[in-house]
Amino acid sequence: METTPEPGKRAYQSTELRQTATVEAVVQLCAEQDPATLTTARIADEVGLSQGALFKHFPNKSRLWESVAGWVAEQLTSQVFSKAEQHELADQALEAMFLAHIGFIARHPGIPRLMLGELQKPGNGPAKTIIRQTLSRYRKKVVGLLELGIQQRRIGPGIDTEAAAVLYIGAIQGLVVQAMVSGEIHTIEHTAPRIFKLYKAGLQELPDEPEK
Amino acid sequence: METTPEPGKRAYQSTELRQTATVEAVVQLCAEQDPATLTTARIADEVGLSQGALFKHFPNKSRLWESVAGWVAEQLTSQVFSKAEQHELADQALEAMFLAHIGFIARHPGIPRLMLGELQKPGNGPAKTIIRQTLSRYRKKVVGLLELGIQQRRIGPGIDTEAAAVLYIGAIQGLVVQAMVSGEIHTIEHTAPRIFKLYKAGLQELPDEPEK
DNA sequence: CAAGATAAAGTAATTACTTACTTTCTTTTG
DNA sequence: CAAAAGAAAGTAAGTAATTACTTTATCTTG
Repeated sequence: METTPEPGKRAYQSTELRQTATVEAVVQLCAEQDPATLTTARIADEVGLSQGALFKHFPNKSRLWESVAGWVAEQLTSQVFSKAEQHELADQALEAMFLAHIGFIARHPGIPRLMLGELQKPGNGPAKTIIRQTLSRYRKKVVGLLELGIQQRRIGPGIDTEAAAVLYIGAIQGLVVQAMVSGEIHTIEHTAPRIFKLYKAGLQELPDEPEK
Repeated sequence: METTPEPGKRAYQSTELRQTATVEAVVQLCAEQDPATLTTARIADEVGLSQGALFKHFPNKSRLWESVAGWVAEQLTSQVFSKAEQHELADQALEAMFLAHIGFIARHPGIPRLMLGELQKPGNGPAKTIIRQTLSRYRKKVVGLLELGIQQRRIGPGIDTEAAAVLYIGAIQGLVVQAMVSGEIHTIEHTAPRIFKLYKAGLQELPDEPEK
């Protein structure tokens, strides 16, 4: 598992390396533990460091969380947005984004816990602000693609784009909640295309109210 | 607000009353505070009790959370399911459920924090089990209504009911996440009908893949 | 060898829960 | 039916465990 160092020989590393290693360790740990219960001791142990040494690389726990939030925002947006740009048609771009997002979560099961955990905190901590901005930016990207899709005649012209963006994020959340309930994270990659198909059907705009 | 008792005369109450008062206080507090950071001292203070007195009514904190989870499950299912039974047509029942659920959350903004907080914990604590069972039961109810809707010809016959149930719960989650991001809880009651309209459109089943 | 990385031990604050005792309510009984 | 006895509800202070963060001294390495 770990590169066992010669007994007595410690592997000193630069703060920069330790910082990224620590952030990734936190993301890793969130896959198996509630972020709220993550202690500096547990994190240090995962990195292979004494608890005190952690504070040579981060001034305090809050800043560590800030770095983690930044890492998540960076990874998520870069990985998801890049997939969107590989498609001309807006609806296909949306589908690619959707599946990339779900894949990202499947690869890092701690991410939803992390993001939801931050959002749950009231107030406006720095970490929460980063997550909020990321989600806000994400939402705007989706709205933009939806409007493009309408121009391209791939999406019904009367579609409520704001609502559709909320439902898009909700579709992801629904899969996440289902995974939390069932406890099996990897089912979501299988279910995701079915969910998106249904979501997309709602964007097509039909006959109007069948009742009344 | 409170019936101020004669000074010096304390209002001793039965454990039963204290228990329900405490549970409701916790739900109330979750509207403004992360459940993970709720201390017994803060709870006792809200009830108007010394911290130690709390343990005359609950053997430990874990059992208190169990009671809270039970209260939430009870209230949510009774309020939401009862609305469903007032409608003959399955799609109208689903809409009524949806709006009732959002209304319930708007009246008790702490509920999502509570439920998500529990689901976030790994393992199978008693409180988490209650929430899980509640969501599972909820999901089955939705699937049942969807199948009924197909029989009634209100919903497309080829609809993936399992996926549609996940998306239904996701639609609620999407609204919750939006509220967490914006910080304004009461917008969800306004947005909810727009989201459901979009969701319902996806259940109508159309021409098949427009591309390929 | 100097700058910086690390461990190990320590500290103050917080938290769930306990204990010792007091006050109120309920029940039994002379 | 009052008074005493007992049970239940309350407080206030204490305790052990945990936690984020500090300090001191030692070890690595460019």
